[in-house]
Amino acid sequence: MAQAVKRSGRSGVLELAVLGLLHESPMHGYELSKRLNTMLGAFRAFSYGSLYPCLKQMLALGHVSADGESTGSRSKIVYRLTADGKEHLQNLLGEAGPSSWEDENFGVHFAFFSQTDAEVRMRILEGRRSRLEERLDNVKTSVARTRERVDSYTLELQRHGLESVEREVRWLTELIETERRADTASSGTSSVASATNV
Amino acid sequence: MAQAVKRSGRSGVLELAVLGLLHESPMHGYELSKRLNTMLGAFRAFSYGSLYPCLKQMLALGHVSADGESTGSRSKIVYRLTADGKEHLQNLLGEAGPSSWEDENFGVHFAFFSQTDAEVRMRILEGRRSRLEERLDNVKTSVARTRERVDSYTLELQRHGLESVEREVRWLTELIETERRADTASSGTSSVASATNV
DNA sequence: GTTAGCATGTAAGGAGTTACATGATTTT
DNA sequence: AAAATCATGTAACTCCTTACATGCTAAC
Repeated sequence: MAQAVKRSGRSGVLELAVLGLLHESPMHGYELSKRLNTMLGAFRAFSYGSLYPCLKQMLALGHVSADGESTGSRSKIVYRLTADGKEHLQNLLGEAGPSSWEDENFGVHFAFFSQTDAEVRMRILEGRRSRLEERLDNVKTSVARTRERVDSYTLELQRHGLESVEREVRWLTELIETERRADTASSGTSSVASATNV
Repeated sequence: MAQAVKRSGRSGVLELAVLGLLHESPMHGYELSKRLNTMLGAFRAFSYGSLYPCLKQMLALGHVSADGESTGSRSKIVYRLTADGKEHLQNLLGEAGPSSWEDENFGVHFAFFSQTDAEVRMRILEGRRSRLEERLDNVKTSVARTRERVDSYTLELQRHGLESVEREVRWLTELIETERRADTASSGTSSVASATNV
């Protein structure tokens, strides 16, 4: 049935992350990997086993170009965004659907918010918040419905889990308010909301 | 080289989760799924597409037995832990290696702490804490090393990420202290350590 | 001169999801 | 009698990891 487009290689968040980083400046794989893990450190980590094949695929697709930078005889491959790559990045940055606010993807999308349109930012932040609130609701409902007494560890896990999610919701709410204020203050500012220093 | 045991089917945390829940009482798949997602709600969710194949495999391995409960003509399959399954569960609960404190697995191990030996509990809690502290260290180091100024969103993401991890570390530290107190107070008490309210 | 870090890659596989497929039973 | 939810399952696929394989270069 599914006549889905046969996507030949990798995709997912890594692609966005790589394009986003390369948009800031050209880099080679190893450096990309480190910047990535610094940026997302607390949330995710990518291994070379996924990064290099991803670069390879993006090269094949023409989204990046590779220049062999020979300082001495050291084989470094510097990747650079092509025009096609920039276009593709814009498309990815413009996506504000469910996948952009799922656990695995949200962090990466957020990391490139300064390159993202204000409207899209807002939709992603709100999408993520509803997603989390929905989750809170589900868990609370089913916990309430559970007649059987659970042991203290399970309880403690649930408590900590709920608190973590509630904390993220508060964080998102603050961000959303900040965004709204910035939007009303300078009506029409579609670019980065100033405040490079927080 | 690796003459590793060729594990024929699924494994991972789901197996432990299923065995742990079935140890409390026999259940059918659908119910198992709901209990699972109530228990872990905030952390993880498993879909039927992984639960049912897992049950199938466990049946094949003889870790569970299946009784068709026919209330009316409704085809429910009630799964029950076998002696082998109980033994296997004990083995899994006894594992206190790195995999038990990784993000994806820790929650499940913790959820069954009331069925886990006090020593193992302690090793898992401490293992998880070191893991997180190591991560904090890595990120902080590489953030400090980063000369280039990052934009405010990236900064905010890092800040929130670090804070979340630090929060979990504090939580773990409290749990560890509670465990220690319980251990010294009633030497030999392998059961739950009260303190549901933090 | 050896350890640690820089640098690039590949093959095999693990763990789970998505979408599909089906039907019974309860609630509204 | 329609909609929700209970209930079970499979095939194809995705995305990423692990372990392997290799060699250079800087620091101690």
